[in-house]
Amino acid sequence: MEIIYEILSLDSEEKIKQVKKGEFLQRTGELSTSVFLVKKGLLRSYTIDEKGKEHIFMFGSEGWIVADNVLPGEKGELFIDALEDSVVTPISKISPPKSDFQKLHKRIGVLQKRIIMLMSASAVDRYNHFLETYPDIVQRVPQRMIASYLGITPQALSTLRGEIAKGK
Amino acid sequence: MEIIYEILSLDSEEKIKQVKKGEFLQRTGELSTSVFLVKKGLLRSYTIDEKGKEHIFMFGSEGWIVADNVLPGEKGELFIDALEDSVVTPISKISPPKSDFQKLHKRIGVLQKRIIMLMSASAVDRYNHFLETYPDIVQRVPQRMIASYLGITPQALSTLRGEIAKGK
DNA sequence: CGAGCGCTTGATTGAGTTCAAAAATCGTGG
DNA sequence: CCACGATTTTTGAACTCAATCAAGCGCTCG
Repeated sequence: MEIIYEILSLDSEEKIKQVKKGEFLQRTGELSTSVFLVKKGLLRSYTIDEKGKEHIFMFGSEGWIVADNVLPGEKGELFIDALEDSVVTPISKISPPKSDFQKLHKRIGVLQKRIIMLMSASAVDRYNHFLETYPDIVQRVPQRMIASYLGITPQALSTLRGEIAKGK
Repeated sequence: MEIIYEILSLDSEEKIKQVKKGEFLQRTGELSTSVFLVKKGLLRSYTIDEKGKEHIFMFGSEGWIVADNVLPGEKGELFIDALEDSVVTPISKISPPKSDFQKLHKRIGVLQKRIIMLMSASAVDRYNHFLETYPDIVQRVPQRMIASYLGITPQALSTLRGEIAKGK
């Protein structure tokens, strides 16, 4: 469950990592030097608090970036693992191509939206927003992970879904 | 309360904006092309939700960056105004110096920490964390703004402070 | 002095947690 | 393909934290 395969493609500088379901790209406390562009599959980044509870920070499927957003070379504060067999391209945090400036901005924008949602929206609103934002991801992860992403318990999500279904 | 003075310093490319207390650097819906490095004073960025409630996104004092983290040229989703008479340096989002890559990373890191706090910590913990992180800002803003930053009501913060004081 | 604003305090309400147990789903080995 | 155990989802009751509603206090400023 721990081995990560690394392959250097021949025709370009692009490195490819294959990550099997359940494997980790990073653990809390490990040195974080890369950001990962997801080519295929689905990954998540998350923390575990003092009580042992998981809090999913971000999901990342095709085209998304998954990263622990600490400074290059600092110890990471997130776990990153694969929810499906996946393929990612590691991008160095030290000297990324200038074209990645745009991507960095985009990432910040996503975080900003997430904070605004957490602060100003109810669990129901956050769930509906999640459905709109990640229509493809909903079917691919268990409810309890969506709950963790929304910042509520699986029980609360279940109840909430029941009420939304009834309300229609 | 609305006029923003703009001065071009002679010896360098560095632009300086003076912002009087209460003046806005940006309003929701306006085009957002700059990020602001705070030279002096104190500013805040915030949203207003459907119910008219303010949610402070970030404070920024000397050395910090205050920004609406949308893509260059997009419409902003935050208000930014000055809580004290301030001086800022606008940094273009389009072609920032490469040295700012580091700052961008730092900004993302701050956002990540904020999300983790919002998701995993109680109001008391968030308040204590705020005190540690911004010891200088606490004395400079009214309680109700700290409450807004923490994501709770001023009443809840008052109660919480009373209990912390008693508990010592 | 009075009006307005901000902070505090208390009572009530409500959204979400925790605890517990039943029902549904998934995965694996036979 | 079926059966079994394990995990996930659902449902319900009791509880908790923070929101809301409301009133009172202390300040400042006109």
